[in-house]
Amino acid sequence: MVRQTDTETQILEAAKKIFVQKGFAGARMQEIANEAKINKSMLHYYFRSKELLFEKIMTSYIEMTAPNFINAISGEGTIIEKIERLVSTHINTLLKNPHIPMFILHELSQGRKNMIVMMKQRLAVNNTLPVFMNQIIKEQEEGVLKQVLPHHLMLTVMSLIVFPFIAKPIFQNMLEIPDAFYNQIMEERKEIVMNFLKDALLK
Amino acid sequence: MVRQTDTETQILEAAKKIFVQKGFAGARMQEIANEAKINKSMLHYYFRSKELLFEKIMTSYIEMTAPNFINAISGEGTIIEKIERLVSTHINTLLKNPHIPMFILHELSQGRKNMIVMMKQRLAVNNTLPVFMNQIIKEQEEGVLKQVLPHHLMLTVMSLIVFPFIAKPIFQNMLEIPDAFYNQIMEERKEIVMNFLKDALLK
DNA sequence: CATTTATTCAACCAAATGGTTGAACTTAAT
DNA sequence: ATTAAGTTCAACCATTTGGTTGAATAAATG
Repeated sequence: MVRQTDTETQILEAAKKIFVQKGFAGARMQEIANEAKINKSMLHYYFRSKELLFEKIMTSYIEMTAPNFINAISGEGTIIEKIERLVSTHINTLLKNPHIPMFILHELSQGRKNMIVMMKQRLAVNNTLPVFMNQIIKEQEEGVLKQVLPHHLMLTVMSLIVFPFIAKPIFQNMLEIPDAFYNQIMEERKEIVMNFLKDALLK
Repeated sequence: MVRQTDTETQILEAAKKIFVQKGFAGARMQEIANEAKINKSMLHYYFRSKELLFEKIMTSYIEMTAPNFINAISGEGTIIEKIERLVSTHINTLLKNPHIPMFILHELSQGRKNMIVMMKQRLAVNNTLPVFMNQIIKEQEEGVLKQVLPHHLMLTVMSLIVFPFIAKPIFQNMLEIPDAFYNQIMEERKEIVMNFLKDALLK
């Protein structure tokens, strides 16, 4: 009984797809079962309930994303170098999983407190965030960076990285951009965002 | 027979609240009825179906937001002045209706094509968007603005305005910001975003 | 006043949905 | 081979959900 069944991973893959596509409320257990090509009762056999299956998925996404942050903004380097890492690795991750931000943010805005708590814990490793914030303040005092409240800086950086993926359906239609081209724009964006940030942050 | 019933507006208010809070899939007709303090069959009497009621709400939000754009980016003024109007009026609107962006973007990412089409139509008045894009190019050629593809510029501006409202649940928890203070940050943001944008866009 | 029209509701209904059960079948260990 | 544990499924079940009906009441109109 070692093989950690194929079925289990099939279910998880199917559940990811459906949950991410439709959200918790919109997802149907039957649809997940169909997608996984198994019987509906299998879902309950492996994961007891919709809620628990959902949490497994959500958790796996949080655990997939959190290291990106931590690795990017902790360790060696100036703030700008760290932001550079963050922009580049995060956009890369999102290019592979463009629907995750909407999924996570939508569910969090439904008030899933336990998920928010989990995210906080994952990012709390090594005091990563406060250390980063302090480095911002230090570099501002040294005159490297312009004086902006650190949380505004964080908001700005994350906005530029994440929002284009969330707003893809509108932008793509408004600006009449073909599907393939949108990915290319996101690719370009790594550099554009960095140029923008350097102009706006560096003194 | 004139008074365009009180009940009707009560229902619409309730529906707004519940749909915005839970999304289409998560909203329950019974809950809307409770919120409106009327019987469930009233909902169907006035709006036939969940789908139609939902579309009414969605439409009203689109019609509430679109003029913001059009007024801001059309008419007199340089690109920077227009962006200034856009940032200021849009953040003001969102301060009053912080949940609308998540609502609209989530539903659009569920593939509600008719809604996307409607948005496009609303913004198509007077060729607003193409005219604005051309003005960007013109000012770039004149050497006022830095050379960035117009759609990147648009993406950037909208990201900075909208994302902080969408990501509020995470940020507020991550950065441990009390509720009242978050609104203040959004208020500050009008100026901060403009400073960012001027630094990054102007030559 | 009488008749039409609009408004409100309790009681229903059919379909969908999350979840359960129990039997059958595989696989692995004793 | 026998037992135990893991895996699969068809058939069910209770509840929820969007939606309907028909009767009762209120309002307006001729």
